[in-house]
Amino acid sequence: MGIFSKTCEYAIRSVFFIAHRTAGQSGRVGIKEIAVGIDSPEPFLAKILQDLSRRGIVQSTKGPNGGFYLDSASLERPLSDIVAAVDGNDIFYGCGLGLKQCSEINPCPLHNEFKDIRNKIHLMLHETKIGEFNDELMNGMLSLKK
Amino acid sequence: MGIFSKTCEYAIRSVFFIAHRTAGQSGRVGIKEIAVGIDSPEPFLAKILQDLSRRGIVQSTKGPNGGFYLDSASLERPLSDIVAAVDGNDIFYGCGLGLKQCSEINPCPLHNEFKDIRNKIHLMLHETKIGEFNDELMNGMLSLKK
DNA sequence: ATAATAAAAGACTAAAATGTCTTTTATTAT
DNA sequence: ATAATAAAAGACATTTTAGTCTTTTATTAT
Repeated sequence: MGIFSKTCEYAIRSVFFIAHRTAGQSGRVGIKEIAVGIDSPEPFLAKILQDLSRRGIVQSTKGPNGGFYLDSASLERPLSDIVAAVDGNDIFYGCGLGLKQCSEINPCPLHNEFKDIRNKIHLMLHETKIGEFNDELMNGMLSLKK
Repeated sequence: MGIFSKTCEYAIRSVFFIAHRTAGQSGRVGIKEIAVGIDSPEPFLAKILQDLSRRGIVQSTKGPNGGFYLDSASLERPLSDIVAAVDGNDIFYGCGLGLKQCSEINPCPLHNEFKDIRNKIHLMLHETKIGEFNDELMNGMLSLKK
């Protein structure tokens, strides 16, 4: 188990893929090409992208020349929007030891330590924009494949 | 899903509990009392503690007056030993996007960002010792309950 | 209008994580 | 030695996550 669920890992990788494949050109990219591009099971990814599409994180159109794309607003969104949509906010606000009542006035032993780490994760995901890696992905300096 | 698995959350909380309940007094504490003390399902916790016992992270004896305890060496061990035993090393070394081949020479888009976060988690868990919170747990300043 | 295309939707299966129950084994006090 | 105690072991059950398959709906080109 990593920091994110498998679903969330696929979600982030696919959104990065769609971003760099469609940025500027106002084109679309199909589920098959995305699945190959990020080494993911196609039907599972389809479900994930349907969900992201419903939530407005990615855009899509059906039919010939259809596929997934990102409008300019979506390219500016922070990664934390994807994580929150897929895995929820626990990673940003939840107690590291799973205690519902953990808080400043009723802290678990690792409360402050985890607060620090969660804040760093939140900050990082909030500062990173979906479209930020397009250039490096386009020229092959970054990888989205297993 | 938090940073750790449920199993790992219970493991850490139970070890903290055993630590502060048995430190010094050379006593033992039974599974029932531990389960109540950390709000966990008793049979599930039993399995977890059997595993930690096999691995030498906690000590135990059977029979009357038996139970779980920690020797002085165990009290000095870092929390990272528990996490590594239960959840493995992925949280310390794995790629945030789930890519097996992700590395310095073949990085994912978030490689450096995650390296930073993983290092902080590792450092925190390595610097924190199992027996470190005994006093505060004993006088009720810290909580292990939901 | 029609046929082809591609995502949407939803039912289904598989695997892993979480949780429960029963039996066995080791220890201790009598 | 025996009975009582408490963890160890292992078989089960449930829930959640991950993954698959089939049918429907929307779009486009002809």
